[in-house]
Amino acid sequence: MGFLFISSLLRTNVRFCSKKAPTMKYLNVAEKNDAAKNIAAILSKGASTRRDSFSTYNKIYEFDGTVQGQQARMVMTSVSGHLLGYEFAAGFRNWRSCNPVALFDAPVVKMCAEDYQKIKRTLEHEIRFCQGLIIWTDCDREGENIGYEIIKVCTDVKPNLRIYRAKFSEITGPSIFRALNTLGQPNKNVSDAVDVRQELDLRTGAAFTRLQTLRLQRVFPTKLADKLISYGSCQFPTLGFVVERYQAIEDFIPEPFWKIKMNHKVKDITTEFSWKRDRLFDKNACEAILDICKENPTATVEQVQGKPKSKWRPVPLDTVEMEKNVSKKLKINAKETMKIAEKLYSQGYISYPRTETNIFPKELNLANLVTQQQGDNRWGGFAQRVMDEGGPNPRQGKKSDQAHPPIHPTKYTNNLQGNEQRVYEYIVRHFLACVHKDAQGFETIVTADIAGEKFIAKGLLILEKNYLDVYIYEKWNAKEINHYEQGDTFTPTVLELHESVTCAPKLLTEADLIALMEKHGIGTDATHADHIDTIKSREYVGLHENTYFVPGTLGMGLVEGYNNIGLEVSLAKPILRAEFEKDLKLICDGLKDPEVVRREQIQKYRAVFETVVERMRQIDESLANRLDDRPQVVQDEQFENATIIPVLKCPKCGNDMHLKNRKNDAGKYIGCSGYPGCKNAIWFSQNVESMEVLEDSCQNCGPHVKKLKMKFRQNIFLGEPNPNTLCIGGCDLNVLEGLEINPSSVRNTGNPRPPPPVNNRPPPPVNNQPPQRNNVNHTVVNNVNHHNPEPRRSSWPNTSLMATPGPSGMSNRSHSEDNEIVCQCNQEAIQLTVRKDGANKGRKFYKCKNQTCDFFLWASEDGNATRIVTHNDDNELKCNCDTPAVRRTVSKEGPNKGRTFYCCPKPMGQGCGFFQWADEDDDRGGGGGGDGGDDNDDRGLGGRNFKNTWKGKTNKTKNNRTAPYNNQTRAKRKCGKCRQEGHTRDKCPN
DNA sequence: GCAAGGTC
Repeated sequence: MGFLFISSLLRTNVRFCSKKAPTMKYLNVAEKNDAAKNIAAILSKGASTRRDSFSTYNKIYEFDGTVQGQQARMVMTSVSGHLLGYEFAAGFRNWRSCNPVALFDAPVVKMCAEDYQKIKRTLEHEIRFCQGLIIWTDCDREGENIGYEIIKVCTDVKPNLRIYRAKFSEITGPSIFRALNTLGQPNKNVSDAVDVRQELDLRTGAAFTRLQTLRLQRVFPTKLADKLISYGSCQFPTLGFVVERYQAIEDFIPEPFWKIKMNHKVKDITTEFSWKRDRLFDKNACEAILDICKENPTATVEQVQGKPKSKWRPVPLDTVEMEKNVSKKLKINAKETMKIAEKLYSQGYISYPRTETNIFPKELNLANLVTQQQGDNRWGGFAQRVMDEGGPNPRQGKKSDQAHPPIHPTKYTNNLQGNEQRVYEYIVRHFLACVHKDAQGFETIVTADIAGEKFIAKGLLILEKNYLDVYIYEKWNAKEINHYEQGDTFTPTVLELHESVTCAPKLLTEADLIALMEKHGIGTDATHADHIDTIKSREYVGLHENTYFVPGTLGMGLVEGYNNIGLEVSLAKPILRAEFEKDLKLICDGLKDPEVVRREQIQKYRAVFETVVERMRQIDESLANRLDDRPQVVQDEQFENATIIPVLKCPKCGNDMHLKNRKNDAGKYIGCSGYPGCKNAIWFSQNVESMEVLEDSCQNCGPHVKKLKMKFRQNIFLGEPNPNTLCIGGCDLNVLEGLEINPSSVRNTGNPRPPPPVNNRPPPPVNNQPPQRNNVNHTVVNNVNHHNPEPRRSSWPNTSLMATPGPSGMSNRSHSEDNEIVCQCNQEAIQLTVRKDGANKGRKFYKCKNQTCDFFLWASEDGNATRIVTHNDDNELKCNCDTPAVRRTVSKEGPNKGRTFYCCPKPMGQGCGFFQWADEDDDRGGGGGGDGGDDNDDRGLGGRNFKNTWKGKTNKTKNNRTAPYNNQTRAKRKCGKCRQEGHTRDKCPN
């Protein structure tokens, strides 16, 4: 039997009061400005309505479109990369607040940094007017994670959203429309993998950095006192590569070798033959072979092979190739190159510079791009030639990041100077080269024999330089040799022994280093340059002749130290990171549980950390050796002991809230660990003498809410013992009232909800009584948004068998059965099934059987009712004890003063804790039927006003609510002091 | 004062 949940008939009525089918409105969010702009341009083409406006952050594009085969209003905006990031909880941020090893277990919180608050607010604002959300972030791992950040921010404001993921391989018309027509769901596995990576990087980075810095500064005060000695899972292996090469050179022992040199000169041309054996490391053997050759030094031409030879034009340019080539050919380092490329991109001269793609999408109009360059006096002629010789024909690579095209010029300019000009020129020349033709030549290979020994000479004739005419960074040298025919014989001009020695490998250039990073999966195309820059700025490495990387004494000492302390795998090697990367891949593929990987990896790194701490003296010694300094004997570092017991989960952001001391010993408060991103706090008056967080959880509020032992100077809970054992989680309104706690600080009051369920089961009933259900009081079984892919931690599921109270004996439907659905005409509703193709196909819903009202209700998965019907008679409202609720008025000064609410009539501690505002219905429980929103809202953004612009109707809520969670008809703010409108407490004239 | 990853 299905139960009916008391929810918002009033609102349902409002939503469906119009006969006209409501138009869905979707918020579309891309990863960056540019993507939003381009996607909007594609999707809005041909739209009858299009408006652009500015939010506090960036541009918002609005147009009409079609989603899931239905007409829809589209609002497009973007974030700017990650919106949220992990931080340690407040008590662990100070370097001396805890032993670094504690950072492996310290609570971490996901926060929105100050710089991104405006973007977050834009999303929070825009989503209020939408019923759906479409994620258009890049289709890679980070993009999926950023997508979930957007989902979190939006669903925190509006839990019941239709959520879709657009999957596109490039921002071109066909790909974008294909994405819109085949919307899918975001991939939680992929996002989880990124969460695990982020958390691990933070924990390991911070722990090792603090350990190294705090200790080594004291051990080597003269050399390292002011140095930041950082560790990072990418920067250390990068340093490791530099050290490894340096050590290979240091350890190199040259070895002599010998070869037979054979030349043949005719007139001015000398043909150099190379010995097929190349070289021998045995001088006697080499001499013996030479002696045999010299006994009869006539060379016979055995074979003359002639064949066409091409030199391939480059593949389209990706970031790593650009960094390597610009570093090698233009001597501009990767960091500088990326800085310049970003500037050129922001000025519109080149495409997005962070790309792993080296294949041009078919839809890109390359001919246009080539033609743009024709006026240049350096390469314009070549651009003309490309067009004259059949148009652009790009050589295609094999890589695609499924998000960005290869780097190419997007606009012609000859106004650039210095390195900007050089980088632009490189990008243009590379582009023109890769769309032209391979260079053509003719190679001749001559094989000669002297006494059974084979010698080979190669000649090259260049026929067409083609791309080489514009790509000045590569050379292809012709090699002239004499003319030979098979069977010819000749006497070599030179036939002698040539002695040489093997050479040590060269120090790494930046291009070599980037290639190694790419090979071992260290960093991404967008971060290689940063990691290299970091190890330079930490003075771990330096540059020799401005080209070759050499380790500094600090870098060398550190790596040697870590390599010497007997770790199974040194931190300076890429293996640890590579293993981690493998696990991340398994998470993405759904083959490994992210929580297991997280735990295992933390455990692994903690074990390494503990070994390092134990053997830190060996690292001191390695460093002493390289720094040429005497290590000071130091005492163990003293740390404070950060211990934080979470009191409850913050209803605003989902992070833990902890008990803290107010400044100047002025009592206690409970603050959110997400501070400063989240400023939710509960302040206690001076009447609170002491407070202790107990280990006991509140039975009503769930395991996340701990009870408090509070002692009052003057006991405010008369008849209760002092100290009191209380729960401030919201289950007992009298406690909140007595302590002057705003319910919204401790629970989500916009939609009075039960505590989160344990093990996916509904929470225990209040006072351990079974859920109350009278003959007509139906309990919601399900109003969860079926489109939401995952339950969200921070918003409690709407599935419950208790808590949200219902009225007894609803007179207007008292004739109905318990599980009967009644429409607004007070008739039994009929159940139908969605037949139309789309996300809701097959889903059951209820509507008015006579079609005389606009009643609409989704059925739950089991076909029973989902949500419906609310109170319309104050006197009939009962609390969870099945007792008529009492109506009270807020007397406390504050925004809710004068507001009435219903609560359980029983004394504090004995009642069920029932609470409901009298003027508020459920503002968040909307189902998939569509939220009409309020189009009359002038958002005040740059004069933006969509009043009656596209929907052609005005929906006002019937009840003129003043609740803070009512987005549509918010009451004017009043002064907290004098209660007058027009000013705030700070500026109160009274 | 820590990381690496997005992007501006």
